[in-house]
Formats: sequence, C-alpha cells, structure tokens
Amino acid sequence: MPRGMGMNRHWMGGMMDPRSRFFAALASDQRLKILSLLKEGEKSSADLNEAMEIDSSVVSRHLMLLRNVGLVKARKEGVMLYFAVADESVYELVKIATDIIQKWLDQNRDFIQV
Amino acid sequence: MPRGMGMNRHWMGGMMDPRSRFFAALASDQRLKILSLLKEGEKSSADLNEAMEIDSSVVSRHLMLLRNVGLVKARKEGVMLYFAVADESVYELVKIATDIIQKWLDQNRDFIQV
DNA sequence: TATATTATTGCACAGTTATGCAATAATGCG
DNA sequence: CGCATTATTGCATAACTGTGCAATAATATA
Repeated sequence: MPRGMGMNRHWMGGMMDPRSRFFAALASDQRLKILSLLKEGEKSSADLNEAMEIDSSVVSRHLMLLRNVGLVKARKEGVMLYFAVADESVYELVKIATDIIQKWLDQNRDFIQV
Repeated sequence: MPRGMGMNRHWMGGMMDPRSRFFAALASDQRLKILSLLKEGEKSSADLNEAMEIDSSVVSRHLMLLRNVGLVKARKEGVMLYFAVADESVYELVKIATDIIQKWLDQNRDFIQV
C-alpha cells in the first residue's frame, strides 16, 4: 500500500463543519471583492462582470458559491439577475477579521525592518 | 497553446488580500477544532495531539499555519510548547459566522422536507 | 414560436492543500 | 557532552480549487 494511504484523507463523507465551508467561501480575493462591491448595494451581473477582471463564467461560479453558503441572494428581473448580500452582518465579520490582522501586523512591525 | 492558459491563473504575485489568507486559515474542520480546544485556555502540544485524531506532524502544520496568520501564539516551557489563542475576538468572529449560517439554515428549512 | 441574450455547465489544466510516514532538527536535562 | 524527547520538514499522494474557453441551457421578449 502506498504511503500516506490512511483512511482519513480529508474526505469527511459530507459530515464537515458547515463553518469551514462558510469560511472557505470568504477565503478568496475575488469573492471578497464581490462582497465589497455588493456593499454599495444590489448589483447586476453585468455590473459585477465589468468590475471583476475575470471571465464571466468564473464570476458566475463565485456567485453560486456565495449563494450556496447563504452570503448572497439573487433576484431575477426580466432577463437580468441582480445580486445582493443576504446578511449584512458579514461586513461586521470582515471588520473583525481586518482588525485582528491589523493588530497582528502592528505587533510584528518591529521585525519587518529589513 | 493549451486551453485555459491565460496570463492570470491565480498567482497574484504575492499581492493577495491578507484577509483571504486569514479566512483560509479558518476554512478547516481541524483548525476550527483546535481553536475550539484553545477556547478553554492554553493547551500543550501533547493535549492537542491527543484531542485531535490526526498525525502529530499534521497538528504541527495546522498550528504553524494558525500562528502565521496571527490567530495562535506559542510559549515554550522546558521541552514543551504551549499554545493559546492570540486574539480572543476570533471567537466573536466565529459566533457571527455561526449565526449567519444558522439563520440561513432556518430560512431554508422548509425546502428540506424530503 | 423563434430569436437573442444571459447564465450555467463541461472540460482541461495547473496550482494548492491535507495527510501520513519517515527522517531530521532542535533542545532541555542528566 | 550525549541522550531522550519534542517539533519540524521532506516526500508522495490524492483531493480540491480557480481559471478560461467553448458548448449548452434557460428564458424573456419581439
């Protein structure tokens, strides 16, 4: 049997903590950028596709992922989709994260004196 | 040139948003479990290795990752390392995440009636 | 209903991550 | 110093992720 072939190789059979899925949704520059854009209010796919500099299919996938964890909701009007943040408290969460990072960077500033 | 060979294949040249690294650190069942264990207070590597059911080298890597994003700090005493949460507000952050998820699950409960 | 527009999915590929085992490094303590 | 204990790193492997392009699906509207 090849090395590293134990039984528990990160496939938890669907029993994973939903919070890790949730945080994974935030662990992406592109998706953070989408959330940042949506902070100004509802945006159409066209708006988002223009602002993001990646293929529209990729934007679509990011939006789907954000919808699947309950961070973004979609509304259909005519032929267009409009997206909005589903729960504004995600911005509070991002703020706490930013503060933690900032505090840590401040503490370690002394060591960065190259 | 093979397909999908555009110039921008997710290597941002080190210029990625530190917040996505931070959230990635939280996007792991194992690491959330470590943080949960540390909520009770400082823990030795031995404690953590026993509580986690994965190889100690893997625990070591998870702890290193958590240290690298400023979530966990280590203290050496004798031959042992003791770990603690570096910033308690991470629990506030986890609580907000949990609330968002819970609210979303509640909203969608109706659709799950299999 | 037919068409044009918009969204999603299939596919291929490269980069990243999690894991276990084994080897190595680090170091406190006798 | 030498040994024992603890932590880290190298390596191999499998799974997962992000991306772009092309094809397909969905559907509003003429």
